[in-house]
Amino acid sequence: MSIQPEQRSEEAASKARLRLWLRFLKTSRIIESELREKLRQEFASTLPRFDVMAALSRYEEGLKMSQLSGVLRVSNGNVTGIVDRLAQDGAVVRVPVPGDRRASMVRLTKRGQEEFAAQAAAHEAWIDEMLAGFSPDECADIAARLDGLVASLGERES
Amino acid sequence: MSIQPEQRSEEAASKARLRLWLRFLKTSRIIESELREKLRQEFASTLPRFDVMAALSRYEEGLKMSQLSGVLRVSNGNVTGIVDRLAQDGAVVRVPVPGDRRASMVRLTKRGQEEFAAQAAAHEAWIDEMLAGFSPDECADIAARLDGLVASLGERES
DNA sequence: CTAATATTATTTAGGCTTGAAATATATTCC
DNA sequence: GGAATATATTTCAAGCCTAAATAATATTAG
Repeated sequence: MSIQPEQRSEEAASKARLRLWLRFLKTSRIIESELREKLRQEFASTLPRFDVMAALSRYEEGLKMSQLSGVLRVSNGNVTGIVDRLAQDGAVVRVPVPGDRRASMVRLTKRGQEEFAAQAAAHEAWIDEMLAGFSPDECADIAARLDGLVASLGERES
Repeated sequence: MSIQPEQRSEEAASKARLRLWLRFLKTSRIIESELREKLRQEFASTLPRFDVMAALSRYEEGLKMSQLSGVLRVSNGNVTGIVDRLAQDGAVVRVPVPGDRRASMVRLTKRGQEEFAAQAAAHEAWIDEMLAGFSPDECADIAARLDGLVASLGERES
């Protein structure tokens, strides 16, 4: 019934990784819910809307729906709804793609750009305050390790 | 129009923290979506259901709805729906609390315990595989820093 | 050219999530 | 005791999210 030392350490490693993941998730939820609440209170907006606008803000010419869902790692149908609402509010427009009548480019309007600029500045300040306990070096260190993790997770897709 | 060195470094610190948060979020989404997919494919279940069962599994005597939503950091109304569905599937029961007819304890059934045990073992293995690039020491190190962050975020609520 | 296949986006059904309002029960203060 | 207040939970409307089905258009193979 006894186990070998190697099995024991494998088991400890597994538990340590699980513990890390649970802390990770907890941290992420706390920060996300704080951001959600501030976006709601100060801008009457939501995190998904902010995420879509942030993605679009990096592409002057806009993004196709499929590119948008790819960048954000959410489903196609999801993006449709969020973009619909942003378009209703005049923050984005769908521009036809010449030569492909299936697709359209989604682009921030001038108004959308302005709204996003204000939200992005506030967002950065909120994060800065919440992560104040981390020095820039510490941030860079952890970020680099997460990059490594993301890369290794990406490779596993085969 | 020029800025002082201190302002410049403040700005750099803010950007470093923002970068960390973005990596953090990306990592979290990748892992979560992988877990979601595996839970669906291998157990025909979902992450929210798993989370509720995980919380309940730590309390033999069960938890009140409000405790459950507190532990999981989600809204009250949310938990109602998830518990409703788990109860329909026979994984949990609502037990009246003697002396307080408003409240009830939610508790895993025997069947719920068995289901959860199988899912938890698989879950730990998935995490172990995804975080294989992190050594136990590295995990403990990062987990400790996240604990510090969570603590500092908790204090800010005043 | 035409048929088969692939791509792009939307729709649909079902579940998750929130904040606010509603309901029921407890507690506290006179 | 009875009124005001607080607590526990559910309900509701709106939006988020997914996977699967559908529709429209493009591309490729024969």
